[in-house]
Amino acid sequence: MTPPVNTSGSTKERILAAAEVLFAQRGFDGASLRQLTSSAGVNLAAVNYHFGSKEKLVEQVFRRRLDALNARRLTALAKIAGVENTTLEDVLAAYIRPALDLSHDDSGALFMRVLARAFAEHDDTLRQFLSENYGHVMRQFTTEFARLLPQLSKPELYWRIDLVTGALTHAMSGFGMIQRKSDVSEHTHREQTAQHLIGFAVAGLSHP
Amino acid sequence: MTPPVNTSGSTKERILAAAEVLFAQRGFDGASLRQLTSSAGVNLAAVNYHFGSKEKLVEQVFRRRLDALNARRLTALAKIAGVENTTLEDVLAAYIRPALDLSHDDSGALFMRVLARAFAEHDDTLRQFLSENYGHVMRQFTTEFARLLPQLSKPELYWRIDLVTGALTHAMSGFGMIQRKSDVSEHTHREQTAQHLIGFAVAGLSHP
DNA sequence: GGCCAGTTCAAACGATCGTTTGAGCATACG
DNA sequence: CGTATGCTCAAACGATCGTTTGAACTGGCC
Repeated sequence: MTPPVNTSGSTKERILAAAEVLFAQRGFDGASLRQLTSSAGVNLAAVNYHFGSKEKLVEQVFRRRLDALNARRLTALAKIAGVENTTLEDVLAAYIRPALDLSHDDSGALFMRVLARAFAEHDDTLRQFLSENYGHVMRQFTTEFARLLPQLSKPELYWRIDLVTGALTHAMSGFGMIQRKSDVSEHTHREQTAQHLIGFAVAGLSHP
Repeated sequence: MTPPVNTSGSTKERILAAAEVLFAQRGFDGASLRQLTSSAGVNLAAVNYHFGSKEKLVEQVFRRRLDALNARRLTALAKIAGVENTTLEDVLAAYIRPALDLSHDDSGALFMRVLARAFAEHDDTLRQFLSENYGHVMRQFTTEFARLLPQLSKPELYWRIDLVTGALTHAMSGFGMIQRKSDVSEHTHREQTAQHLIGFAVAGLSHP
């Protein structure tokens, strides 16, 4: 009967965990601080005390996941960038697999939906934040794509990367009709997703 | 100094037009009825009088555009479905071009963003409405894709269509970094978008 | 004119939002 | 012990939300 309450970790951590869940479920505006603090088992005023405002809480939710995600992406890319026998599949795997690994635990999977939602909401403040803090990641990957696809003009390459981004966002956020069957393990499903994504993206990027 | 006011058409039409703009700009929750009625130049109570509630207004905004869009998609598909020498490009064109034509006028382009936002918001009510009213359209296209791609298993085909959908939604809603240059006409830009989308989708759907 | 259905209007309603307040509690340090 | 610091709490603040109300206005019809 009592609302679900998370009782582990510090107040700040409980708020961040509950925020990730509720933002994914109801959006940034849709999730109220009263729902959030109630599900986190903390006082209403705790958000403003620890984070200053709801908007700064949103920023922290993003920062916590994206820092780890993009660090792993860049690490994976650094191992293969510029190497002679690197393939398109390798670069795409460096981009996709950290995101799918992140979605291994439940709250990480929810975060991918938060991220996709942020894209969809066209919030200029948030887009600027993403561009400022993580734009260099996309730029490094684009450079590597350009090296492996020298036959494509710059506009052509940008177009194709843009379309791949759409497919990735769509698949990773669980938008589509494809849902994990109950007889397929989470790990298997993730591996299938990665392979479909990479095969699809390679074809879309490199077609004549 | 006065807020922008639309003074043409009936009250209902003014509300629908203003709603499409504001929903695209600020989302369904973000756009308030006071902003909406003010920008439409009608009284605040007019929405509840003519539509019953804000939620029913949202439904009408969708219905008005989607009925026309999907009718044109099915008309285009009927001309080529089952025909022997029909290509994948033809089917994709029947799906994509009506959407791009719709986005010819400004409010139509805004509607594509409304649609993409609805997808992203994971609103179950809205998704059920879309599935109930327009699911048959996607089903007919899927049948035709299956005929033209007999080498693909059903799960494989569904995966690829899902990824194509993601790319289409992304491109048509203007999410991405690709923006129309000022020295490119609207018509030219739309044609380029269609060609990039179709080429990309053909490669993604039919790769070995 | 008198009446009536359709529409518009200003004003208010109750609910919910993010944020602030000030008292109360715990722990650590002199 | 006294007190300072970090944190939590219930309560309230003002603003804004979707919706409802009842009167005022509109045109056509007898």
